[in-house]
Amino acid sequence: MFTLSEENYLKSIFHLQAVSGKGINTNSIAKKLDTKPSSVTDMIKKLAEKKVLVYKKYQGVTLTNLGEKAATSIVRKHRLWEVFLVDKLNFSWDEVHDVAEQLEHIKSPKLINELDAFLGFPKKDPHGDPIPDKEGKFQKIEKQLLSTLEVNQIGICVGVSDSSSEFLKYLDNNNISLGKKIEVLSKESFDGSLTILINTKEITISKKISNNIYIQS
Amino acid sequence: MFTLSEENYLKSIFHLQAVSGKGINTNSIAKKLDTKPSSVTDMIKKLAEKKVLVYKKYQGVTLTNLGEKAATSIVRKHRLWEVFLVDKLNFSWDEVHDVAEQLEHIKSPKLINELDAFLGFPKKDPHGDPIPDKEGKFQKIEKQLLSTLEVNQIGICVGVSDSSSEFLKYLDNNNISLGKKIEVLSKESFDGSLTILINTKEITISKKISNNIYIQS
DNA sequence: AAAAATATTTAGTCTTATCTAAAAAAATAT
DNA sequence: ATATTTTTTTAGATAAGACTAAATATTTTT
Repeated sequence: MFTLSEENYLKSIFHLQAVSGKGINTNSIAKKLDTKPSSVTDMIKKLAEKKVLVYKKYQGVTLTNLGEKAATSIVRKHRLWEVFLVDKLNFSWDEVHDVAEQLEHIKSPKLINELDAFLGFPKKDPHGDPIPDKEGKFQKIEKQLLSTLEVNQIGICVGVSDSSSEFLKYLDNNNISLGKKIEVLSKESFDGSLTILINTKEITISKKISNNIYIQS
Repeated sequence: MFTLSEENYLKSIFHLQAVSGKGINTNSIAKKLDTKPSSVTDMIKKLAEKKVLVYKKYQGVTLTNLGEKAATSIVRKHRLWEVFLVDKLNFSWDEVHDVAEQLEHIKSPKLINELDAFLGFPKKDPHGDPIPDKEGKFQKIEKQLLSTLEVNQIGICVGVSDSSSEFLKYLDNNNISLGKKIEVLSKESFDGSLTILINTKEITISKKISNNIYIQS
């Protein structure tokens, strides 16, 4: 069993690994967890002793199978709770993250499996991310960043890479949500901003925004 | 805001106070929390500084209004989660306690109020205990211990004073549950054991059992 | 390939919540 | 009213997880 702190490290390393594919360095973990590199080194040693990751001085870490399994279980819990909050308790997608961060640490296999059944075995959370099943399996969703689309191309919004309340509220205000069709009308080469067509309306979004929206084309 | 440990102290003191009515001493808190009296003294000082209880050396503690409010909020969360587990997730009444002990510490006013509504504003938890409302108000349920009934008296089971899985399974095995009619057929003066009629069946229960069952007569 | 910059680790400190052992106070018994 | 027992508190130690500051590796630049 893992402490709350250990679970947060596992989850962060898991997410970093999913993006970069390679060994994860101390600094990036520290940034993700809003902590100091020296604290990360301490915890990494502890987790290495518990066999959930492999650590060699100055070379970052990689999760073992055991570590990936543990991390996946936390992600499963997080995303199932998010579905619960939105589907059953009237939360909006920008309100769920902080509460799910707490709920994901509740320890009870029965609880999470019953919750899964109660929700109808959902495959995706409110932000479009896949929910691992009981065995930890989940489909990697085909997706690309909106910022990679060319002018005149069309995509369907299928996810976001930033789940902060601030960003999600911006999307709400601009009527961008999962399943919406987005057409790139023009692209400003100077700053990478896009003018897009959504709901028959034209809006211009910055590169920072288009870098946090996933689409399927 | 309180730490997990502080919340557990508040809850324990609240429960002890509800039974005894008077100032709660160090030893009884230590016993309830399965910790040492010296640890209790430390924590008590901290909680006194936070104004949730009044403490005078060697004289035990009493919760302030602030402390009672905080404790009631934790009890509300605990009991609502128990209802959720039983009503929605197919938990039996002997399985809910440990999970609710974890869930009661989740911090989100919206979560608990929406959960309350989702469950239909229940008034009692699966063990017959009253659920405080948003404002912390709840009816004290009229009840007495089964052990106080005389021969030939009849009562309805309305609660239990021990929520351990072990005790609740014993009740299940003997078909004792909330709402059941219980008639005292005879009482053994030597050890206080009772022979009772329940579901047209006669069974004999020890004093320890009848001391943990609440009835309404 | 040396210098500079960046990343990582070590050493030592702090806080929270716990513990043991010993001291002090209060309650009980003789 | 004194002795004994019980309860409570104090003092000092420990473990987890974080921090700062300094030391050491590694990487990048020139």
